[in-house]
Amino acid sequence: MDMDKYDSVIELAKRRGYLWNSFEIYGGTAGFYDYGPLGAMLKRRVENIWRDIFVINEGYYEIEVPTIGIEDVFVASGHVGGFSDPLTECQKCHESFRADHLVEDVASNPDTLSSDELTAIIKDNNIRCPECEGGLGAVYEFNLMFSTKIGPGSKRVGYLRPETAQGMFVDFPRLLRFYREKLPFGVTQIGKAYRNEISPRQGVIRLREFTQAEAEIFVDPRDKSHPGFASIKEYAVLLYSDPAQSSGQDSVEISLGEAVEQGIIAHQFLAYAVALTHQFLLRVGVSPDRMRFRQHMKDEMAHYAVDCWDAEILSDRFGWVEIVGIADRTDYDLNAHSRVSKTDLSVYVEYAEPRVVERTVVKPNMGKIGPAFKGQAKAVIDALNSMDAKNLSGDAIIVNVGGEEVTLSPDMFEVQQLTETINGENIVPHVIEPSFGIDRIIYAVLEHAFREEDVEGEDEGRIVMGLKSEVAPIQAAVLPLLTRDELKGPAREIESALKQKGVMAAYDDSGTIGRRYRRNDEIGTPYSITVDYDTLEDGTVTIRDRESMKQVRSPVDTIADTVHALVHGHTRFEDAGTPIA
RNA sequence: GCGCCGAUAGUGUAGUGGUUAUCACCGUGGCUUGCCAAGCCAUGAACUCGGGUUCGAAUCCCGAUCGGCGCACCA
Repeated sequence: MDMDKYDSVIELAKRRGYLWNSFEIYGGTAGFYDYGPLGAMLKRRVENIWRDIFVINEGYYEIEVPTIGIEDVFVASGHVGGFSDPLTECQKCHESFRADHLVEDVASNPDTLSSDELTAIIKDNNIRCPECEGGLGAVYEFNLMFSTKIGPGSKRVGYLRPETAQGMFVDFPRLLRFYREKLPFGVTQIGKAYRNEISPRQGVIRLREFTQAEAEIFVDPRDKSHPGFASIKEYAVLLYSDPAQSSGQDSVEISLGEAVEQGIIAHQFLAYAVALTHQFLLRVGVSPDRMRFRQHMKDEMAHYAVDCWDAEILSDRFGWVEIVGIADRTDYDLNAHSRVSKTDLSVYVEYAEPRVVERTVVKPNMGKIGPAFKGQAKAVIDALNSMDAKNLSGDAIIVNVGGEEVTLSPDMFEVQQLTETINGENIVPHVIEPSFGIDRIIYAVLEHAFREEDVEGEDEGRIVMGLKSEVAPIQAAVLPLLTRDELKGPAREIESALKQKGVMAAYDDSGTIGRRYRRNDEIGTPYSITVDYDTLEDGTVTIRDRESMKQVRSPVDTIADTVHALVHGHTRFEDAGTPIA
């Protein structure tokens, strides 16, 4: 039997309670996965590290909005129109085609036509299957969004959100006020998103329901420098730029300071997001030498985007897989929502120095114009206002009102020279968006942590989930060396001491000590605490390190603090006790 | 969605148109066990689903579902 690494990882994940196919007792459904007890714990820990970085340290507060969105939101975002394609299927060979592409030669505006219209055009023009000349079926819309109805008997359409981002754009006015109307500011959301994929495959890599962690950072379009850029200037990452891809070159390791300077990365804010992403992925356990940042090629980038970088991880079976997208989405989303909702989504930005502007204005004298033109007065004023005041002197003016020339005598208006002080202007911010596919990241963490290795002096090797202790679901196993009451008691006490410290501990006395070590290696438990007869005499226990299989002897009365410090990286294993030969 | 291939205990598997479906690991209870998947006893657990052919189907046929690969689609 040949299992590749993907098979091995998925097999272990299934067996040990990390990942399960959903709805298994009913035969399962493609594109849905359950997180088992250990998987859910791992995912939560990964999400919390993300929160630590983006929410706590960067100050991009987290919000939570409904996973169902109303139609307007996705009309504005373009998902209603752009996320769906009119398809028609050949009745003979059952190949599917884009109906709007097939009618291009006979219809002038194919993308504006409805399914029924497209069906009619195909019929009237006798358009056949391009592959086999077979007849084509009725055109139907395939939209990747799941739709639903809001309210009983209602015709109001709702969609399960295809990304978490839109909720944050929609809340922009509230957020702006929350952040006291100053750029830049950021907001985040971790939550489910849904896409009705045509044929999801590759396990957890492509799901119909998945978890995204997204940040939307609203910045001044004229200033995309980042206040913290100096701190990451020397930070080096592996970049695979558009030019490198086009010319068949390899990715290069380069400092982010240099990357921005050389124009490889468009600006500091993107580079800063790259650094944060890199730090996050390292911290959750993605292998640094199986990670790179790939720039989107010009033609794969959304038309409005300035620059876009994907964090990719190298997987054994699928090659490089995108797990994070970092994009400058410009003002596209805010403008779109502003247009559809008819709401101003701009920020008033004060100038560093107020600007003094000379301006000529014309002020109508209503006391004269009103009686003179009566019902027409409003149109006259509009016409007057539309004129360039600079060209006016004190003479009579002739304006055009509804094709009729009207003369305004000098006493009907006044031309004034004004000196105005302008303190700022309204701008629509640009959006920097790092978007994380949490499920893919979980897979990357599992695959990169997984290893099979030989053990010195033994026939049988071991399987190790080398998870970082910060993400490991079970952080410490507590094991009585032998299944005897006098050892079980103290072990139980250690277990509860650890739990009180917030360390996820699991007591285990089944089988032999060796078996328990191996079982914990496989689920990724970083430390095992073993109670033996010396514990009863001298008050020490054994701490075993998963990675090295080495052991130290450590006092039992401080064991909870010691293990807590180990798990959170405050103590090195060698310093946790006295080594055992 | 199309094409090819596959589906047997929790996991990995053997096998067959006809008795009680193989093996290993695994789980559980017990004995044993002084630090890396030891041993012993007992015990638990499967032919993906639906239809057809047949005296008889887990085995053959058809369909569905799920999974893998290729094509198409894809943030």
